[in-house]
Amino acid sequence: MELRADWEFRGLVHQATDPLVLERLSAGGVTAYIGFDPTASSLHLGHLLQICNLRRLQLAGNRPIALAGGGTGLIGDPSFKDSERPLLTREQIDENLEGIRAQLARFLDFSPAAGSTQALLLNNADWLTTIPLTDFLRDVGKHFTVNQMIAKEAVKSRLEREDVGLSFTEFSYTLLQAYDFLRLHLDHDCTLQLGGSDQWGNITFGTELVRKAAGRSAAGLTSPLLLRPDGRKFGKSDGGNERVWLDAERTSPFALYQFLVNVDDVMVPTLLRFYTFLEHEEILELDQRTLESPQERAGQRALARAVVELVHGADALAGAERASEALFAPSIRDLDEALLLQVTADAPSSDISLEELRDGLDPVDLLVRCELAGSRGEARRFVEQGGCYVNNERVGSEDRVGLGDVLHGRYLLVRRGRRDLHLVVVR
RNA sequence: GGGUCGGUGCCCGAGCGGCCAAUGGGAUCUGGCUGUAAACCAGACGGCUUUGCCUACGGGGGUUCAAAUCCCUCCCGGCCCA
Repeated sequence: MELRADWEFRGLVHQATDPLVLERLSAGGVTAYIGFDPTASSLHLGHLLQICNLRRLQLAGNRPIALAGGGTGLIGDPSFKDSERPLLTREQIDENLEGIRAQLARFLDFSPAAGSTQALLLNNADWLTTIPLTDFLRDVGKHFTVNQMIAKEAVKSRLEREDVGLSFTEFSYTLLQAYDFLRLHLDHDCTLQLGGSDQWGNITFGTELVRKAAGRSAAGLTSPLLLRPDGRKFGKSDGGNERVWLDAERTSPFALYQFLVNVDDVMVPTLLRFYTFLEHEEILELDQRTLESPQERAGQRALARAVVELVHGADALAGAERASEALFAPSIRDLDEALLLQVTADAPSSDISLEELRDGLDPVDLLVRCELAGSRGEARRFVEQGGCYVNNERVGSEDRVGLGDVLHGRYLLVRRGRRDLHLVVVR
């Protein structure tokens, strides 16, 4: 399948600086880059689209460059942000870069065997922290007017707001990113920058700088922003504010699987196109099944399978699937020990002594000790509201959890609410 | 530097000496319904040894029997002027 047709089918293109960009990518041999800001030590689901795009273009015979923003991260991108960002320290950024570097390696082929399509991972700190200020202002700043910079949609709200401002530091961010493009163009013959649609302004500044400073033409391509039906950004955990991370330590494979299985029906077609490498035919079939019998959630399951396997591998996927099946089974008491451990492999766990359990444990204490409740008051609330379960059976405030509840001689499966699990091991 | 307005719980935002752990909205959480959903309904939403106590309304100090509310000072932000 040719890249252009594939990307058009998947709806991956939001805006392009010129209509021939996709043609060139289809033909192969293009060097393209995407920047990743090191604001955390892990990438999250929102980044995955861009990562997949890099992967797609590499598979089509192009060279992807993942640019870690070690330098731009020192400044902070104000695009469509409604408040000034706190500055990160160099130490934080270096730490974050380490995490991101490791993750990217799973999606792109960095081996020399890839030849002309071998992926590169670069850090813009290498040039942004060493260029003299006066050189930068003369060579980069001179090509842009403040007039066009303040006209950018990405900073508009910040300029109009009365309660927050826009520091000069963040205001100048776009020039740094433009300079990145110029450097990559000069050093690596990079002619294309990709990004989310919120990056359009930054990208066009880059293509303009390449044109003005190098006299060469460069292109930009953005992908649509993923929005939930209610208009909010996609990628925060079940309506919560917690991001869904690609790091198994932060978001377990099971949690990622669950997040995707629970995705809204109307988002399924889009997500299948953005986040999977499934055949078009299969995607169309899943669209149909989601529409006709949504209760099966065939689309969500296929999506969850594809993404968890892509991000964490086949073994992690098997564990997540098994855990999901078992967790929603009516009784967990029949589960054999091996499967029980599979189910809880991703859940946090703690120990308890036989003595403590002998006299029976107050469910409120149990929740607190499992860290399923932040305070006793909160724990009491959960129990009173019927949100505390032991071995999938609801426990009330009058109940005591004791030796009779122990599974296989040593386990207690504690659950708070719909899906927060904790395994207690008796010793 | 001057003037002026503002800084309240996760967010927005009321309150402007006691009745304030603080109206309201949003978010979140729990339960019901359901498709492990959406919508909807109900409840919760600082902490604790819970008829009470402690900690909180940018920081510090003060006035008062009593302050988020008044005064002083410092810090931070917006706008206008220089």
